[in-house]
Amino acid sequence: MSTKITIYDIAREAEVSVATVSRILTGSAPVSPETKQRVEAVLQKHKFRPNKLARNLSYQRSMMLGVILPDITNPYFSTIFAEMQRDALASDYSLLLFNAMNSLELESEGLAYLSRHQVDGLIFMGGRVNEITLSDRYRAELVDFAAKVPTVIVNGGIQSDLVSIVQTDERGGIAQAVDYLTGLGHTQIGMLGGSAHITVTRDRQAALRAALAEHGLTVCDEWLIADSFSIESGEVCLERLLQLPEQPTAVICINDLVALGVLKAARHHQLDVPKQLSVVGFDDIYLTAVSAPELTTVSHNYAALGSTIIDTIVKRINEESVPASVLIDMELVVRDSCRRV
Amino acid sequence: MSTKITIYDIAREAEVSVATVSRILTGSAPVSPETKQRVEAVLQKHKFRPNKLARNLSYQRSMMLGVILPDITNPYFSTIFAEMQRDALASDYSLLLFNAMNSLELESEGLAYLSRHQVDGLIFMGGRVNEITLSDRYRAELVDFAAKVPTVIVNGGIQSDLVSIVQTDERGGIAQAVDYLTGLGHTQIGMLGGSAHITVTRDRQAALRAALAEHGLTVCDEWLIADSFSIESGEVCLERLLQLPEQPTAVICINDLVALGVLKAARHHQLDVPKQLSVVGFDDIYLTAVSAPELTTVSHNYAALGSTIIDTIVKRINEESVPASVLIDMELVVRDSCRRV
DNA sequence: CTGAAAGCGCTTACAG
DNA sequence: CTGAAAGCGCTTACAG
Repeated sequence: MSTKITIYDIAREAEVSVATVSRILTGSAPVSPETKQRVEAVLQKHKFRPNKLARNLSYQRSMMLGVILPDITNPYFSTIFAEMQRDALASDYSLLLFNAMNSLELESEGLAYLSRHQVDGLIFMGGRVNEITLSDRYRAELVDFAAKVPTVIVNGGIQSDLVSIVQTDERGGIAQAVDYLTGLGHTQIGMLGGSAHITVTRDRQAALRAALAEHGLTVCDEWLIADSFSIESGEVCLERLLQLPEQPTAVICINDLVALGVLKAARHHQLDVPKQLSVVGFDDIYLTAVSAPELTTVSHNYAALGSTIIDTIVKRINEESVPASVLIDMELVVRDSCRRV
Repeated sequence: MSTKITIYDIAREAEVSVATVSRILTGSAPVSPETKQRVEAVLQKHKFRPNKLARNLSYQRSMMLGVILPDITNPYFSTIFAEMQRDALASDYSLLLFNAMNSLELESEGLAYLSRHQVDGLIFMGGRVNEITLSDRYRAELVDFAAKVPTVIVNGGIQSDLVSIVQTDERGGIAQAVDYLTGLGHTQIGMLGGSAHITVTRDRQAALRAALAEHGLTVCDEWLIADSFSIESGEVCLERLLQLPEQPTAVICINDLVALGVLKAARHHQLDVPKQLSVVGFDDIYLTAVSAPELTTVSHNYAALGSTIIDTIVKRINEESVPASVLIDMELVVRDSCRRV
């Protein structure tokens, strides 16, 4: 390979010390205009880029933020990742992604991996931080990590003064969906999807109850059908709903994938959405526009979410004070999957 | 923060030299069982993980592979990424992802970014490597990079003996689709989607011609409708197709997103798929099972693709010889979007 | 404003 | 088998 050129080569050629070259590279101290110009010419000539490994070793900072998430093929996570990367780069940080493939065990490997890489901060989404009954080992592992490295949890349920939490205002999002549905005359509203051991399920179901209560309504427990978070799961949930003697006129789904599954199963059963059933999704992944009918859903503000996460972690790294938790507003996006009753 | 513990602390506590600790960590040289045991106890006690920054600086290798791709929210790319990460980790490499947000200009920033990070290899997908008329600057930039760092291009059209190419056998995939459709009695087959300046469009259209020729058929040029690669684009293409005086009985789409858009527009026009039009997708992203009807599509072998990419780049880094290009078979997945005529 | 020197945390010839 | 020392490519007090 081409012989690597270092700051020493630059210094020799520009007839200065490496210290001077370094000062120009970092801008950390004044250098006379003449020598600066001379050195910069050499820098240009060789298209010199300082070795980040060496620089960061010296800084004792890696300038990397670790990201652990359960599934990068899930649009919800990949969209957040893309937003975060944009903002991280703007702050001179790199993102090191570890895709845990929906395995809590692999998350542990991810923590070790990021630890070896000396990440300056950790962003943790999904997986263990959403388990209602989390084993002590898994919990301790994360908290121990957070004791050493500034950590931000996204939409997670782990409480600890060692971590900051950035979350979307799901309660507010559900309330918007309920307001909209009741405005259309619905009084019988269920919630499909999710999993009994995942916090978001519990939280969103509670949010539904609360929102309905605001309208003097109650929810029928049978209409809260949990299973999982996938498209297939949406199909399963609708099947189960259709077994019941009485059915709601509208359902809010735990996420858009489930909603897509519900739409699919509805077609299968010749059940017309929205004529016979109104459906609301959650997340607003970019697929919602494909479905038939197009899905009305509650949208995260992905851009705000991403920038808040990066902002929070960077501040924590710089030991600036940050709130223990930040809430990002959601917004209802009305498309074609609901109608007036 | 907790004071960082280093190899020196371990050495002091175990009463050996840092060299010995290092030898145990790396297994690079024999150490007597007794001292080994003693040191390992200290290592365990502190859960010591060697600082990768320092280690790699010493190795003069970063053990990182850079990945540049146009859009991580696209399931095609995120699925490949996930597969690659699994194999990379197994080979002790880390993946550093740069999401170029569909911008050739940002790809340039990505190259600089990965260069600063001293990646040992580069995996480049989409974007400039698929531009039919690529500006000299963009091309040169990539080739210059490849001259310094082992580079693998995935499904790309750039020719250079400096890079290896790993690609799926798209020609074979299209041929399978055509065989299937002709087997169902179709003789009038079009291709929707893609963009005139992107190589895959040209290549897949050519593959369609060749496959049809095998069956003594020709393609009607009007039925090759390019626009772009998105869901919306699929809608546009079908609209355009429906304007024509004569229409094919089957279409192969440039990718699944386009196919999903075609299905959507077809519903809009009360055009029954597959009764009135058979539709085949390409890529087999995980969404194909959601659509109505479920999409028959040509599938990449993502696992094989991912492992071949990593295998190829690692071999190039180790200066083992690798073929200039490798072809991965595709496979037709039959679902419900086609029917006999 | 500038340079010589030490340090970041590891690894690996070189001796013994 | 083991240790002292140099080196990986930077940055930054410390002097001047």
